[in-house]
Amino acid sequence: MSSRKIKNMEEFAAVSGISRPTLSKFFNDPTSVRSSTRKRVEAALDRYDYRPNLYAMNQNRRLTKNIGVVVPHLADPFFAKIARTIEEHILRQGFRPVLLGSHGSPEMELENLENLRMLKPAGVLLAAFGRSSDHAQIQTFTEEVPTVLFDANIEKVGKAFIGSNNEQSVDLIVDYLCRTGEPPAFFEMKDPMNPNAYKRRAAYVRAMERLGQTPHLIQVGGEGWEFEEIGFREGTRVIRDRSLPSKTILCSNDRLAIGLLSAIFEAGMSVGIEAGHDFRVAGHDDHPFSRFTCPRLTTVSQDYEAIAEKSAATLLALIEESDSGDSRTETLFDGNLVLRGSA
Amino acid sequence: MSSRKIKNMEEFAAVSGISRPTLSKFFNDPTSVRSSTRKRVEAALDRYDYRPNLYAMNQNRRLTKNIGVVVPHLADPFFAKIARTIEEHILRQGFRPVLLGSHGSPEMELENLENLRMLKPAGVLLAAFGRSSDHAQIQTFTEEVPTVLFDANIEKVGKAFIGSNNEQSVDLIVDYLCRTGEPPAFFEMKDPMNPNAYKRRAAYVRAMERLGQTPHLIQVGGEGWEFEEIGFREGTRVIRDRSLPSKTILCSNDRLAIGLLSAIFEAGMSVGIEAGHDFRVAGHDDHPFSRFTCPRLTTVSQDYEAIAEKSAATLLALIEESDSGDSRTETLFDGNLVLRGSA
DNA sequence: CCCAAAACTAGACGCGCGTAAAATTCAAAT
DNA sequence: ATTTGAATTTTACGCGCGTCTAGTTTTGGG
Repeated sequence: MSSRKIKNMEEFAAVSGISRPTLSKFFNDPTSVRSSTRKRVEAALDRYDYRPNLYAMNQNRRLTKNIGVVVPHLADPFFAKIARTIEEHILRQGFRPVLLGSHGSPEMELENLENLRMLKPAGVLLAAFGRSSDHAQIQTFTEEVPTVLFDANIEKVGKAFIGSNNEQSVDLIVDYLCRTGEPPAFFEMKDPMNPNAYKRRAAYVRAMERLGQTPHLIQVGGEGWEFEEIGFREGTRVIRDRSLPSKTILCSNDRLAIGLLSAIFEAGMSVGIEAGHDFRVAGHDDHPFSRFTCPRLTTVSQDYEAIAEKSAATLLALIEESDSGDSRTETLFDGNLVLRGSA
Repeated sequence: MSSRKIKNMEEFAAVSGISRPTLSKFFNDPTSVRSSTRKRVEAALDRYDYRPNLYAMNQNRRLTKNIGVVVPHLADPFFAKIARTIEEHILRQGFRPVLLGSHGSPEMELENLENLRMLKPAGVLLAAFGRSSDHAQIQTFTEEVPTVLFDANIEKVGKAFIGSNNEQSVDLIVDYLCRTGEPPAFFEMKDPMNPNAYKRRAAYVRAMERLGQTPHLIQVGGEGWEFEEIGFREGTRVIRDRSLPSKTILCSNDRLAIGLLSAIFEAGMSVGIEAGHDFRVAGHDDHPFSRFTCPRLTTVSQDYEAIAEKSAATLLALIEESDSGDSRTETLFDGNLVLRGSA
């Protein structure tokens, strides 16, 4: 295919018989040139091995085709998956996703944004930490580059937020658990980093009260993002202390539930919806691993596909319009009950 | 801190009283200038908000400070973790890691390498797919940019390979399993993508023969990277067919084991090292989730910390020397037995 | 066939920084 | 104080492409 290495656009213009400014237009947007010339360029591209220099391209452009995607923790399969889906949508629109994980550190989150600024991105999709994020700094950033928040909301920051409807999804699972057995206690971290955790706590309390039940919060200590470890350790503790107020446990997220399931198993007790088990355990998120726990975890799925798609679409629309209006939209997607063996 | 926005290096030279070429040297390597001038630059940097333009920087440099890190699957916590560790080492040396996941697709692996080429990276750390990778294309790539392979080896490709000693680690676990109960059968995929899988299979057979036992391979079908799903589905099948040749199952990797554990549980049978259980199950890798299975998974840990550190160090040394010699090193790190409840 | 609009070509300048060469200043050692 | 080699400044050019202007060609509609 490549009969010769082409050094730069000048050379490629020579061998392809197309002027350099037109080539420049073509590489920025193939549809911006006449279809006949587009075919000529593509034919030449087929015979010669040439790709425009990325750095030279972006140097003079006020805005690049880069789109930053920042998530709190790439090692969490949930974020890895949603980030992946977002990347696909971005690529499909001819943009260039730059994926950055903050590895559980709000400092690195800021650093990632700083590094992104150097890439002159057309926009950024940010799943922030929430509580521990540096709101002021992020605010400043979003004023300079179009930013769409997803998963974790920060009030009034960014041009839009796309997430899941915790109110609805928690309602769903609480309702189900109350209908099918003893009302659930809520297993969560005392000081969660994630704003969704607060929403879910509040939603749980409201749902229980709406159903005429008494809410029970099991708030365990622990820092960081090792949720399984926290669920296991604190789960072991509350089981040993026999301090569980109910035989039905709703966990604030699946990762805590995974740890808790392990703790219960290690304590020689059993989990399951059927009679004869010691506990019922439910989670939230439909984490990739929750299908393989023992027993398999009953949970509420987040519509991460819809969240990813809507996030990407919203940002791209924002970029197209270059609308600097102050309007800010919030979109929440409903969750779905995922019934498995654990509750 | 920043009393004024500085547009470019020229302006920063003016306000800092240091010539532009010297500043250029400083930003490329702060230690390359006299310590007195370094302090003056840093003082000015403290008063003015200036950062060199990334694109302009890299345009004229034959080599950048970019280092590509390519892994097969970011959604796999094992790769996410080792990639993270590598990133840290790279950053510590003043380089700029660019992390790319191939999402289980060898085509995307090549595409990632193509995109990396545009970044003119000083070097690349590649965890290849192995069997399904396009060896010829990767070979071509490694001839142009210094590349160190890790985790998955491809014969004679790249300047070095760093991985784990499957021969030793499989020996370790087979030995343990034979000492403590019925000799293990080996649960694996029929056509694995990963070269480590082949090494482990061979190591299992040799280890069993060395111990005077008959090796039994349970080779299940399945494509892709959804190992838990494959382990679950095929595990369910072999249990139903009662085709398991042993009550002790050694899985080729932890992710298969996680699926298998779930399958056994769903089949109403139990796993554990103590008497009275139906099976013993062991894995390989010490996957982050294997600590939270039910029961907790006995496995062999890969020394990913050592692998990550050695990989980064090897590549950086390669870059420093710019040694284009044909020598190729292979470094294997031993695994450690991780005894938990499952076997 | 004509003509206006659209698309293209040719030429030129600029982006911000790397880098080379020569002139100058500096730091440490004689 | 003098020497000497290293560090710095000055000057200048180049990297590859964006983008502007002016002039030319192509296109499609009447």
